[in-house]
Amino acid sequence: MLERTFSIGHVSAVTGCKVETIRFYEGIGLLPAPERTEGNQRRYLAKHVERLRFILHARELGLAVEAIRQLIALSENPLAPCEQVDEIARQQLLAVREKIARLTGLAAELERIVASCDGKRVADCRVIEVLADHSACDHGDGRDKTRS
Amino acid sequence: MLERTFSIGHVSAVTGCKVETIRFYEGIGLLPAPERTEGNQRRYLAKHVERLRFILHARELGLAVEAIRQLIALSENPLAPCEQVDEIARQQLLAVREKIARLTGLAAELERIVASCDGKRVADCRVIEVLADHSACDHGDGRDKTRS
DNA sequence: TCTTGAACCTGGAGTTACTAGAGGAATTAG
DNA sequence: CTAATTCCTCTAGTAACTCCAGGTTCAAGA
Repeated sequence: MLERTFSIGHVSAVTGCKVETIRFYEGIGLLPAPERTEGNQRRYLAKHVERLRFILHARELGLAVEAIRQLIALSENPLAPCEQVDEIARQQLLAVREKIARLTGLAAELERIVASCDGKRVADCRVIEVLADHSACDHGDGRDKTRS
Repeated sequence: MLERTFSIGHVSAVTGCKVETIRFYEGIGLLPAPERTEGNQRRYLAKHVERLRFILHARELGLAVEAIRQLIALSENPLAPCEQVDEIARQQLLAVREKIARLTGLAAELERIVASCDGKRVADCRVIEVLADHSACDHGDGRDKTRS
């Protein structure tokens, strides 16, 4: 018996992932290319939807596409050692914790900056001054790129 | 008397900002174009270094280039009302707090995921399973793009 | 069955904030 | 004066999409 198929628009609707993004994931090899109709339109199976959900969830967790690619490769080889999978998750956890620490520092500084505004005109407003004066704060080494 | 000037390499050294990035900021109009030598090399003044520090600090705080551009425009008009300046800082603070909240949720989920790994092989490892099963977690609306 | 409007196709450009490299000219230290 | 270093411009690449144009296909109603 034939399995039920879904158009790209339907997949988009049930996953919340934009049509373009679905095609994009296919293009970069995260999502396998589905069968096509005679008229060249994509027809997805349930397994594609599963895979897409996996990708979306991993992205939400902040995993890079490269990491997801590795995870997929690993998951397709059930006999491989589990360590690498765990390692990816662990590294991600570390990265997230670092981001939180950094952002917490930034929030504190922004709070100080916002609190310092009491003038009516820019000339009396301390925000710009504080921003110009790096020495007024004391976070990290400054070589950081504030990456997402 | 002539003011002291600095080569782009020197400015890079004292600010920690890459040479290419300095030129980039000039290109997008954040940093005014400095005078040039006869041989076409940039010669910066102290005010340029100040401005660059302002930009770098604001970027560290997570401000978008667009926001910095507005701040600069505002700062060059000292009679303008202060509200807009304050507003930018406030919005940034809100954004940072949101990111922290979101990342905290993600960290919790990643902790669960990492803790769930106890198998020796991928087939027994729960990480992939958990990632595939979105329903296992309960954060936000899912329509978020996990933007930086 | 035909028609129309929505959904689909491909290819390419745009986004943000840089970063890297090629190929060549200027500066500076010795 | 020469060699090493620094500088110049321009182009292209990065991540992870997003959007658009111009053209097809599909599905549902008349």
